[in-house]
Amino acid sequence: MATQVHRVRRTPPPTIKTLAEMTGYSIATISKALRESPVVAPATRDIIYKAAREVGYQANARGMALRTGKSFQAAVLMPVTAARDYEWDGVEYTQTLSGISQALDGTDYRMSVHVIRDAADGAEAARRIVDQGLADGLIFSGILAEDPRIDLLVGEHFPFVSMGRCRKELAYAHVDIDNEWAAHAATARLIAGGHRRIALVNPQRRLSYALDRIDGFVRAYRETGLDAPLELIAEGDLSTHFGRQTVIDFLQLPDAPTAFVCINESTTLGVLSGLGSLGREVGVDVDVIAYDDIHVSAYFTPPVTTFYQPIEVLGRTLGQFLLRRMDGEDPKALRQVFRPTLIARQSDDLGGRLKRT
Amino acid sequence: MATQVHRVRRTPPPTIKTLAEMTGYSIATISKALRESPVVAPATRDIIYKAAREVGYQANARGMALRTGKSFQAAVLMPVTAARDYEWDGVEYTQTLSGISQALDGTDYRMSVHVIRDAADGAEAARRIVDQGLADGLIFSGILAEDPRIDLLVGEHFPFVSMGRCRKELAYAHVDIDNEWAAHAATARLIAGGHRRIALVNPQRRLSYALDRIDGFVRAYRETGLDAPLELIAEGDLSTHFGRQTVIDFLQLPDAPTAFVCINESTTLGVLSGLGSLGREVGVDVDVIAYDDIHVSAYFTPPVTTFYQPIEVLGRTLGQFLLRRMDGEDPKALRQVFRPTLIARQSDDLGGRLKRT
DNA sequence: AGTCGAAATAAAAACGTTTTTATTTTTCTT
DNA sequence: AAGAAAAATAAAAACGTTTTTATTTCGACT
Repeated sequence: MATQVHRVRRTPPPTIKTLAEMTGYSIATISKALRESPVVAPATRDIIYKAAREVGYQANARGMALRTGKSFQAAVLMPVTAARDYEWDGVEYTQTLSGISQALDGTDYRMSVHVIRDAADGAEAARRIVDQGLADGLIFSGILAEDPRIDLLVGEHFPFVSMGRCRKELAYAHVDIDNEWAAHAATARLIAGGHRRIALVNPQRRLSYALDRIDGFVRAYRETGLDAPLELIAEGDLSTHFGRQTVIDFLQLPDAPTAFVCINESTTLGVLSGLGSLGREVGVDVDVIAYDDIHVSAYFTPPVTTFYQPIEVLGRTLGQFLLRRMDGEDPKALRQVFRPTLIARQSDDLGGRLKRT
Repeated sequence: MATQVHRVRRTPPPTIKTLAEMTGYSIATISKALRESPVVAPATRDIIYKAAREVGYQANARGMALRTGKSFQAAVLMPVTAARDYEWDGVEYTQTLSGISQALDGTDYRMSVHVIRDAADGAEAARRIVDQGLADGLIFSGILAEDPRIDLLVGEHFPFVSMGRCRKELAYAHVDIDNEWAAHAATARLIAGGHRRIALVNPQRRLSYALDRIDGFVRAYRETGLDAPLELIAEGDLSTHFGRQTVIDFLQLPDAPTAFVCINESTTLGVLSGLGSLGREVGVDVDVIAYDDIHVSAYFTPPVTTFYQPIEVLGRTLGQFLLRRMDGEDPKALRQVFRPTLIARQSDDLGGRLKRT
């Protein structure tokens, strides 16, 4: 039933053996020359390089892989929430992948993407990657407060970089956004604008950065001598649906919020959709401050104030750190926490309509 | 400067040699038994399987790869437009990747993602993947009317599945959306609603499906005995910015369009943003029909009528086809064109305000 | 009982590297 | 100029498979 595909191989690709025959040197010398080993004489190195260029020699990755035990793969765990079918979610990951790939460009490493559906799935994937040596390094996000993957990989001394920090004191390479700072800044800004009832649209509490954001939220209130309205912290997946539902739920409370701080662009869109369906207007009835990963917020109607952090830059840093980590560098040196920049597109005091208390 | 990472390998993972020693059979027999070769006696096969389970044997991918010349990688070319920094674009690709990965799940194949910035980049990547044997199969999208990648891969007999069709008559596996049909349906619907000046927000004409959509657009007009307003076909990248700019440009024309047919969700958002900034209202001043890949349109304010095609399903089909193609199946058997389903969220006749001609 | 053929298994080679160990060549020292 | 040390290169082994070829075992048939 299946006709055989037979590739027409014009001529077998050159190997170090080819180069050995061409130059008269042994394959050992060829190998060392190409690896720039200092033991081989510069003159012969040049001869060998010339021969290699001549026939267009490309080291066979499979041969290298078998001998060295390396896979030359940088694995990335890409979360895809199955919560709701085909939700607009996790879309910023293409930017992350693009950034990582940029960092890997020109190296021997390729990027392999492992799709994971939930945290357990992620832990299992990490386990498999380590055990089967599927990759030489790993990048992942969606860090839990107590993330088993970090424990595993630190224990195994497996090179990795996490996008986000867990709540344990461990030495591991990571890149993160300063969520505590940003949540604090957003909340403080709204409080200064006169808001007292501010809702925080937050991810599930087991996610480490959910806690960071709650910390910032609470700190902003505390600094003004107020108690944070913990009942206005909504927890859920990061979907558009969740953002919308949160607005609909919260706005029918007796003491409804007058402002929303959103976790990402996906939920922001949901929040705006919810407001629209209730006939409320941003900047008039309610203020919204959002996170901006991929610059979509600029196109919302009306544009909302955001904390902007191009996620591709995070991706690039992740990739760079992973390369350095795989090269044996101390993870303690590989940490970076980004502070997003505020893009004010609204006054955030309901256009002055709020009576200051 | 770089401290060495030394992994603590508890015990080297079992190989077929381990199993040979355990069972007393030769490694050749072990290999054949595990490959389910009929030459090995069923009794010994069972013994070997039991031993393999006992020590948790996992075939070493690198050994297999070297011997067989296969890489066990399915490569995917992921386009990331560099046109505008950090645009919200190509976001539906996570869904595509998710679908492909689902299809690959449980097979020996892993998914490696190659980020490409433009068409030339893509051709180069394909070349490299074939020449260096970086993967055993390839999936890519953004098909050009005359796509060099398809020519290359067909010529090399390299297994691949394209998301989209080129305009050449070639035997190759592909998955596509029926863009001609959908553009026709959208246009016809608007014409039936009374619209005469309809704008088509389209990708660049060298993209194969741009032509398909123009074909459908023109056919819808022709069927009503009208000439299609070719000057209302906007060509550009698929960015949000492009959608916005198109609206702003077109609406100041003397004979401005009263409806927009959009190419994807990204441009749709731009179109809505442009309308909003001009103070025009969807369903009142202008009608919009869009494509819906990832269900974000449902959250636009107001919701717009869309042609919905869950892109994850396309991805899954791509993956399945690639597996079958790598297994040697005839590409002619591996073709599928999806017709998206209409989700009517607007009346598309400006709420009856259009005077029928 | 001896031979043949089939079935089962074993041995060996190969895939393309890198690395360790061995050998040859060159340079230096006296 | 002989010998030792250093430099350069070669040989061989190894990584874990699969596949081709060789060998053994065993039942069946004359």
